[in-house]
Amino acid sequence: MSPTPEATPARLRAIPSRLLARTATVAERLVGERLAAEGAHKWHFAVLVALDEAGPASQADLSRRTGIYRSDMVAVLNQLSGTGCIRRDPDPADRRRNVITLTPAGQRRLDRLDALITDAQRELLAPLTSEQGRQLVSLLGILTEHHQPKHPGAADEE
Amino acid sequence: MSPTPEATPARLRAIPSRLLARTATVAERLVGERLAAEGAHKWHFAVLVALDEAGPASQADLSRRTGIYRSDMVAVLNQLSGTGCIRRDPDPADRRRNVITLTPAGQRRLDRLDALITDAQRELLAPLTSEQGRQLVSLLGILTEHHQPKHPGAADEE
DNA sequence: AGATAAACGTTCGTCGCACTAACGAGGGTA
DNA sequence: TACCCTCGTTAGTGCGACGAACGTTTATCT
Repeated sequence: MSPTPEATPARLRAIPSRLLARTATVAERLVGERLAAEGAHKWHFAVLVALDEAGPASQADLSRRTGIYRSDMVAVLNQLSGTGCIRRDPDPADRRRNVITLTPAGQRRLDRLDALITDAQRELLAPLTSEQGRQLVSLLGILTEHHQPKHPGAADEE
Repeated sequence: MSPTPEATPARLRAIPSRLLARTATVAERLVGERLAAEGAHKWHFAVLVALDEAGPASQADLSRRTGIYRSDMVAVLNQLSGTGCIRRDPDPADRRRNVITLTPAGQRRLDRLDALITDAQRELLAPLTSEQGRQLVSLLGILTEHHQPKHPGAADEE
């Protein structure tokens, strides 16, 4: 008869890790679609923001600031440099490093991507009040700050 | 000098989709590690819960209830059946279907996995008060409910 | 000084999850 | 009958997170 609407079990619906996984998937799709429509990528935005906020940096710096792996950073910078958004010069003070610098074109690109991402966040948080949205960001901020990748040698009580 | 602790830019730290992605990654690692230590998997638990809560079901039912794709469901059920946690019998009423039934061994397995997962959630939400934990679950619940995979033919306003 | 360890940029590869495509077998309905 | 949908199954794609290793350069230790 009523074929049971096949609802997700309550016990599953209440599991934080599960909710996080599903919500994160939705969020990545919302952001990814918008950025892909302009040939852009999550990671491009992160790098541009890091450069805009803290000035020129080495690739390793950018990697640590954005959380993008060094290995993946290479391709990102290749693309950003290919479109003239950044310059990549060898560091005269340390010849292992490259100095990555934001160009005016990169600044404009950043503004554009920022608009897209902001719009995606709006759609993501649409069912929440702005107060709830702030709460969510605050709670997630606490979690990410607490569960940071631990450096070897860092104090690790417990 | 102070080489700048290489903090993540504030503009990045406030982006919901980014926070979700990072937190979800941490959460999946916490859960995954514990389950892997017992040769188990996220999906095993979800299936067992669905069977325990709503009784025997077809594979397609389980797929819809748990959000696991039919394609991935096959392997999961193979493993669960291999360890005697479920039985998989052809449905006499509809010979396309298999009827999946939870066995007593599956019930015990469920209890064990439930303990592991509960423990992982505790560690995940450790930095939050229990009230904050409930808030987080509630907010994520709203989001996942709102952004459901849309069925073809379903009303899709805006 | 020389030896050793570390950090940098880079290439390549792995693992897991979400997801699609296609197919044969069966079932519902005109 | 013909048509279309569902079911279980196999295979494969795309992407994000992550690790290994290498040559080069710099920092550290004795």
